[in-house]
Amino acid sequence: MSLKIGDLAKATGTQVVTIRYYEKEGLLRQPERTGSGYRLYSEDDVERLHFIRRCRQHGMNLAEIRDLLAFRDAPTPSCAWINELVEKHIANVQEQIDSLLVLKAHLEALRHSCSGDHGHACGILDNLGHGSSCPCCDGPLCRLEKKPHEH
Amino acid sequence: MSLKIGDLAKATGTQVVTIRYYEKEGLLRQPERTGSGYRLYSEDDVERLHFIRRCRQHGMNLAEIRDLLAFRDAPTPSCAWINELVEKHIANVQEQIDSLLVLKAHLEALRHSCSGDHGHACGILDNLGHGSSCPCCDGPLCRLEKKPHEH
DNA sequence: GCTACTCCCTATAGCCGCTATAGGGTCAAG
DNA sequence: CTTGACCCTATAGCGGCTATAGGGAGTAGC
Repeated sequence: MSLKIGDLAKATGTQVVTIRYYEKEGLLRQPERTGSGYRLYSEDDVERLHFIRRCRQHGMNLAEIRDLLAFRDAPTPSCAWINELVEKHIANVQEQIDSLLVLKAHLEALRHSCSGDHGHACGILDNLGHGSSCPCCDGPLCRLEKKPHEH
Repeated sequence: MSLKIGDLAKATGTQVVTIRYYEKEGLLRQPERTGSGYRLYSEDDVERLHFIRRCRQHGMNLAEIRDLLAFRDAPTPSCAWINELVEKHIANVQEQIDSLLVLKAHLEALRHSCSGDHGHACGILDNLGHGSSCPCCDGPLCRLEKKPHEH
């Protein structure tokens, strides 16, 4: 029972173009083809694509997923690095959460600083123009840097 | 007292290339030039760029910032839409936080499912391959969709 | 056989917000 | 007069898709 690309797409909640993109990027192997060039997939491919999508949900990038797939295809004795990968992602996610919480607090402070109808004296614009420049301190901007500066 | 692009960069914590990019995108106006073509900026430009960076910190995209700048340059009587913009961003940030919290819980569940040394039976890979496919329910994938599906 | 429709194919360009690279000009200090 | 830090333009690349153009394949109803 083989599936066409649209069937695979439906089975995994993935867009057809995305499947072709994964193939080009080497995450999905070159599938069989019908005489007229249509791609044909098996249940294995469904599983593989599910795996990929689940990894993407977990915030992994395609390179990391490629590594996981390679391991899945040819397991080596130790997989401690997989634990490390997961740890790294947890830390990463926590950082994003912290950063977003600070941001939210700042946006909420901003929210009520404009009454909606006094033109150029809009409090939001004023705050955006003259507020402290770093949302986590009084120092220069940091949120846009690769790593937040420490203070 | 006019500044060269590097001075403006330092004063605002922005990369030189990013400043030129903002100019190309119409966020910063075309600056004066020296005889030899160097860009020359004023204190107004420092403030304007600070404004832009602060908006970026708040997660606004360049189009939104362009709108805010246009309003700053030529205020109209009502600025209620600015409040709406901020509200929208708060909602957006909250959504991201919620989503990341779910993600983190899933990653933490994953973390201890591999002891690090049993090859192809690695629990993490197993979970990624056969776990429930949606981190917010037992349904099909949703985190990767534009809007989470409801169930 | 013809038409209409849905699906499939390839190739290429665009999205965002930068970042990097190539290849050169300017200017002040030693 | 060379060194080095700065400046200029133009173009391509990043990730992870998404969109568009221009066509072929397969099925159903007439």
